[in-house]
Amino acid sequence: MAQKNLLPMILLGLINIEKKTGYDLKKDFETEIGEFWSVKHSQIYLELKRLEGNGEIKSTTGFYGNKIEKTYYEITKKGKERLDSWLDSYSDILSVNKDEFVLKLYFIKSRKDPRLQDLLQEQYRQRKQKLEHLLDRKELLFSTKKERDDNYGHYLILDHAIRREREYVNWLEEMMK
Amino acid sequence: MAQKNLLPMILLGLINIEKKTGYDLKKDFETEIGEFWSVKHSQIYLELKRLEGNGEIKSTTGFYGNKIEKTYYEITKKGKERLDSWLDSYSDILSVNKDEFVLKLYFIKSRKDPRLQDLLQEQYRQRKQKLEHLLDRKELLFSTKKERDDNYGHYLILDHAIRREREYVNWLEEMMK
DNA sequence: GCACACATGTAACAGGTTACATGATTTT
DNA sequence: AAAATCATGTAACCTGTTACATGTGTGC
Repeated sequence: MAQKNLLPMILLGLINIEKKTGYDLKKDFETEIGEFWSVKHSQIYLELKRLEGNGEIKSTTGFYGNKIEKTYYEITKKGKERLDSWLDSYSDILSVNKDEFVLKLYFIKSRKDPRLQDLLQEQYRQRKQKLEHLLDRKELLFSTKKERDDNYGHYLILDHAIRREREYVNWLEEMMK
Repeated sequence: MAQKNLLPMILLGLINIEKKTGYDLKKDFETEIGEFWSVKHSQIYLELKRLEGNGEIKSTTGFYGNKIEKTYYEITKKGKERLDSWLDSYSDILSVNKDEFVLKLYFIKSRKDPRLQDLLQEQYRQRKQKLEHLLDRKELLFSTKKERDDNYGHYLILDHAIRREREYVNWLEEMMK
């Protein structure tokens, strides 16, 4: 699905912050980055093997603090170059936003269709809930100025997501009137 | 990639409006529906074969007006049932919005990073252009009340896209200040 | 003792993109 | 005559999802 393969960049970007295991990366996708990107653990492990094969990351396996055996990955010079060259590039191409509700709306031609109100109610519930969740996250992560400054990019993204979701909710509210 | 297979629904929905050829459907994706969904012609033809195999559409091949041989598809009772049952369902699950610019922002921790301004400028240019395009479409397709009422769903979608894009542009503008 | 989180993988399959292929008709 | 558009398909490949698979550590 995504036409552009960005997973390698995400993994390099995350590993660049500090060395990580596949499981650490999986966790990142469940919390932080999960707000705007998703991937399954199976795909992470596959991609890590590929990146290591390319020499863009290197691994060290061992028992750290005599617990379970883990494999830590750290970024190499080559990997850092690839990451930087991506961050420097302007090649972004706008992709379409695939939204199932919007799709249904398209096929409901009439504003009197009885299905419209039900769909709207449900979508409103879901979107409102999502907005609440995002606001909670913002409160949790960025309640102080220091927190915002320390992770400016992440703050901006969360702010963006909140604005987008709020606009979505407004749009739905107008439709429901 | 979409985790949910919605292409069959789109094709059924489009064919339900009127009988169409694969090429007609391809054209739909380039104009109307292309604003919020994309697919390649190879995929369309494959999916049409599958839908016909399922008995959800049926085809008639022939020379219409002694030109090129075309294959027209029309929806069957079974296909219409599947379409309706999808339109009636509330199973929408919110998927994450994968946006490359947002991803880069995440990895640029500092607001002083020199790459930030360049990326911003470029993204602003692209988004502004997209917004202009959407406004043109609205003007072209829905300048009269009748046009809006005749295709209410489509109008709502375009309105939504414009709001979303406007919010994106506002967000970028605030960042650039 | 049991459930849950930690930790890492493989295999089968489905969906989507890119490239390959071909040929007719219409427009410049 | 050449180029663009109409019209339909196949094949190779890649990404991502789902399911299968296994084993350890920790908290109740």
